[in-house]
Amino acid sequence: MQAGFAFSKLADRLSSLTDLTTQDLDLLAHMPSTIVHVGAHQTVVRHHGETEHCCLLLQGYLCWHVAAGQDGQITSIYVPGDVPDLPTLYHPSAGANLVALGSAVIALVPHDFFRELSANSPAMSRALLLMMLADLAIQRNWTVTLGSRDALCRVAHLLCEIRERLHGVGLAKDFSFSSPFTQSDLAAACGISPVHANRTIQELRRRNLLQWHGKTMTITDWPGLVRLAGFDPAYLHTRPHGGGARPPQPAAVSMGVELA
Amino acid sequence: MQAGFAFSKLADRLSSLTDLTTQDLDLLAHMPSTIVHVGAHQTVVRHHGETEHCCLLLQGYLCWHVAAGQDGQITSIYVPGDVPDLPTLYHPSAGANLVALGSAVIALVPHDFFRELSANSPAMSRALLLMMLADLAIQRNWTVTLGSRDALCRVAHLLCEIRERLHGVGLAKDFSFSSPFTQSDLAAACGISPVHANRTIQELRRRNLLQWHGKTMTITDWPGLVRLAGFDPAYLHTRPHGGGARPPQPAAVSMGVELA
DNA sequence: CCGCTGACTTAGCAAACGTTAATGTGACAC
DNA sequence: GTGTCACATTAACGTTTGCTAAGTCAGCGG
Repeated sequence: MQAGFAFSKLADRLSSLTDLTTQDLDLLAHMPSTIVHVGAHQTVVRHHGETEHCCLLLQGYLCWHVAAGQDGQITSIYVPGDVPDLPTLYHPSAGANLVALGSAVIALVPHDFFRELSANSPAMSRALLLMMLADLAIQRNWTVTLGSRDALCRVAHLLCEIRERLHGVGLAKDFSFSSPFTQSDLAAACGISPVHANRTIQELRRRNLLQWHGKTMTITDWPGLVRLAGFDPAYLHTRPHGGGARPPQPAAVSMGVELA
Repeated sequence: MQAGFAFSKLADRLSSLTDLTTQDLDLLAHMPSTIVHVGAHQTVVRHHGETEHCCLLLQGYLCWHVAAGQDGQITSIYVPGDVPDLPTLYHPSAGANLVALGSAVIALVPHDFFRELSANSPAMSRALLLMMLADLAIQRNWTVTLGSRDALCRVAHLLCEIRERLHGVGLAKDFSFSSPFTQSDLAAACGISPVHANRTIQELRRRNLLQWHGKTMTITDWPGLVRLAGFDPAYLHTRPHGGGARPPQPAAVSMGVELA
């Protein structure tokens, strides 16, 4: 975990949402952060107790987990570059636990850094807002999925979303990516029972849509999975900007239509 | 629809989220708006085509409606004082249609007004942000409901939420409120079939939890409905501040911890 | 080598829910 | 009145999914 790693993860993610000048991105260079390694199913942030930090996810997956129903419900899943608890800057209570899916690495960043960041740069302020709005759009989409699709489509759609979001930050280059989830995790995210999640995954395998060995998942028929899921990546709000592996743009001068 | 009505609906809603000075609220007095009456199930904003206005809901209900599954899916419901498409200020595509549930009255407010508002008042900027974050929190809660509760609890929970949000803006004083929804509307919001929605509502009536005659719903056993639904209003982010009918606070000096 | 543990797998049964279709009911126009 | 329309209601039947329980398998520490 070399120095500056946390900085670049966030820079990539914010750049995927809106145009940022190198001047804006340089503001991230001074980001104070504490690196923390988290074990599988370990809770990072409890919904009680306020904190003075946000969690920037560097590696692995995090999720919001609510104790409800039989096995609880996962309401959101996050990939590297995301800051799941950004809203705690403005409103203290999260209403859920932030839990690691598989082992993960996070950077704790003081609230004050983000406050100063958005005070000093309208563009960065806008980018942070867009990150929260992307979260809202994703959450809306989960509502559609849970409300109107059956188990097979739900799981397929979730996997499409994860692959696409990973791709947006330069991971999952081909259709293979780290998948430390348990079947029960998938079940909790899709609102089905663990047993039925098992049936569903087997059906996806039977249709030759994916392979899942150990902690690596490979989507072997992306168009097929997309079709089955009815997946349309537009809601993710990532710009057409292509592969996520591109270096932060050179010295592109943004026209700076800043808002708030 | 007397003059200033639109202004006061928005002022009440924003005041329910955070402390605002009369100076801040006065900025709303100049709000330009076009009043529009909308018929039942009429579409207000299509997810294509960008607009230069936001919709402030003055009377009735609006919802985001996505064409998915058999009868589509409703992803959010809005009550008077809400501005459902506030995010279009920052991101053009809505990804769904904004549809009226029953007849409604809205005020079209130019984007530029909100832009100037948040530029001129950090407190108002924060209030608008909090309104979007409240939306996010509600959306998370819908995810929990759709993912982990059965039909009876889903409908009960939705009704609890609507009553509580109405109460927060001074409507539904006792437990009686306008309910122009069709059973199919409720079904589309709860992710169940219209037929099953009917069965569910009858069960709620049978348990003496509510009455629903014509376009008026009366919750006859609020504690019972809350218990059945597992409803905890904390996620709504409305302050303990009591009834919504209170006049805008006198000249309270906010400590102004403004952020962005 | 053994036992333990967590995760995955499989089967059988029951409950919740969807689908279809027919019927009922009230508002409204003519 | 009578037709029409949208909505509510009811019934019968089929499917999806949840639940329980048992069995398998790989890793891991003794």
